[in-house]
Amino acid sequence: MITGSDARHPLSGADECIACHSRFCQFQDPARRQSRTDLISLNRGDRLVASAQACLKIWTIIQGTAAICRTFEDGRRQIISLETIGETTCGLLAAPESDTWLEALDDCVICEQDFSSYAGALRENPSFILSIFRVTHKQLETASRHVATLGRLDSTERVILFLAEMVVRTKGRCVSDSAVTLPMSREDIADYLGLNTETVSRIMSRLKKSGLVRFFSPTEYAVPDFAAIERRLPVAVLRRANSMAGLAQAGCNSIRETAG
Amino acid sequence: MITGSDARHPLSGADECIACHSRFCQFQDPARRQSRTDLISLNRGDRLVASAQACLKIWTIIQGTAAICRTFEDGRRQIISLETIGETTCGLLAAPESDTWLEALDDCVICEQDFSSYAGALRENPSFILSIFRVTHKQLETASRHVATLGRLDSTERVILFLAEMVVRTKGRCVSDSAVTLPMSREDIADYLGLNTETVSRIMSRLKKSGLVRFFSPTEYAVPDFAAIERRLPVAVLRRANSMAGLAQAGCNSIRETAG
DNA sequence: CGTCTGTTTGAGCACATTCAAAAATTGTGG
DNA sequence: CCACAATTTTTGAATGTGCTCAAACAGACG
Repeated sequence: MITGSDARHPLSGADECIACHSRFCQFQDPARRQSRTDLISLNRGDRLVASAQACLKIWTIIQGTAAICRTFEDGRRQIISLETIGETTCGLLAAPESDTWLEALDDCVICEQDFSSYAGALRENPSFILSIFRVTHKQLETASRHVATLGRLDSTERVILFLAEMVVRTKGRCVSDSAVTLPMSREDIADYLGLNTETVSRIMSRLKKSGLVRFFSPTEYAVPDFAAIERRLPVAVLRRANSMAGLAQAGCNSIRETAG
Repeated sequence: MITGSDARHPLSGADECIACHSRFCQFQDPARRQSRTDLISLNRGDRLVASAQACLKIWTIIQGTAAICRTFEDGRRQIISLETIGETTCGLLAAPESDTWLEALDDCVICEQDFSSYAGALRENPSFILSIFRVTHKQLETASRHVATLGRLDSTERVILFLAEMVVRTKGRCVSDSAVTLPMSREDIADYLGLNTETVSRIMSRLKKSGLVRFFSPTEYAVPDFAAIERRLPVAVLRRANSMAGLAQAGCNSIRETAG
């Protein structure tokens, strides 16, 4: 059970969730009872399908790491975004027949809030709509960056960026010496970065030899010198993460701020 | 002047726009006067910066083709999405310091609706928020697909997909014999597809030789057999486009439908 | 201890890029 | 309307990156 009060979470500021007693997953819901709420346990590989019916289901990750996935008809898989503890998503990427789903990359606990029965009333509720707007908007910002990453960074830059972002994501900020645990396989990383498994592995071996990254096991690593990592990238990872957090917290302008 | 009444446009159903007399750019605005509206002419290469201040500016393309662009610090450029006549976007991709902007790929006319002065009131207006939600949601769906395209399709597939989508985009549906005009240079196409100029040109030459695509000039082409094109791709372009249109028109579920 | 799964490493190949130059197109001024 | 300049597109040759196929290695689990 998570009881923290992460003020940067876009949906924070409410009571405890009635299912998981977390403040992470209390979706903006003034009446506090306009949703059916459940806890869902997923094993690695399990999926939640983002169908038209799921559009009004809000999923918040309570434990573990999940991914929004997409496939082509021949089975090629691409991970669109990673969702970790405290992050919120929903069935929004949901053209009826699109091959999109939420997949657990390791064992997950997810809080599902189903607003379907209250759709009519919620359409008239500005703070509810503002909340799903903010979820969607953050996903758009993330997806937009990922487009640029896949379109314009080479394989080494993608892997370095990934490792750097996982440091920032787990620490909240850069702490150079303590270890980060990767919650996903090399294949998942490859599917996220638009590479293949062997390439990811090869690049990580090279980074290890170069000393830029220290690996304790295939899934545990540390970054001795974060600035050195950033010098290898054409983006300032840390600054960008802070601006995202600030954006979620204060709202970058008036429309994004949560009503009272 | 555009006077058509394209029911599939997400913001349709309103009066004529007071600036351009189009029904395309009438953003959901029940009071009808809560925005300052202007027509903006852009020459090829001109930019509208998507800053924090621009978040409440809604841009609808009246003429021409524009792109949402992003750059890295070393100048590498990636086009995130293309916006053509009737499509709506805004400064939403707008972390304060992010290098994101809207750029005219050819000469454009854009209708700008500035809601900044009415932000307070509009936050309480569910149908306004629902409208910006729908704009953002559609952009998310598009960006998500583009991630999969860049991550998992090879260069030939990307170019074929691009040409096929430009057919669908300009026709509304597939009409095999009449010509499509590309509104952008090879470099722009390359920046959109995460390739380089020469590669795009080479692939198009190969497609021309193979007979899959008929080029009348560098910017004019036709697709003699759309089904043959689709057989080269792991996605059904036409079906997907129809589902997008349906999604925008009817709403894929209750929350997406526009309030009366 | 053996099996299964996931990771690493190697060799060879294909694809996309880089650098360079030619060809085609567009725009301008006479 | 033509000639010339500037830009864009196309083509070529060589290089390098990332992929495929294959095998070895490591760790988890029965």
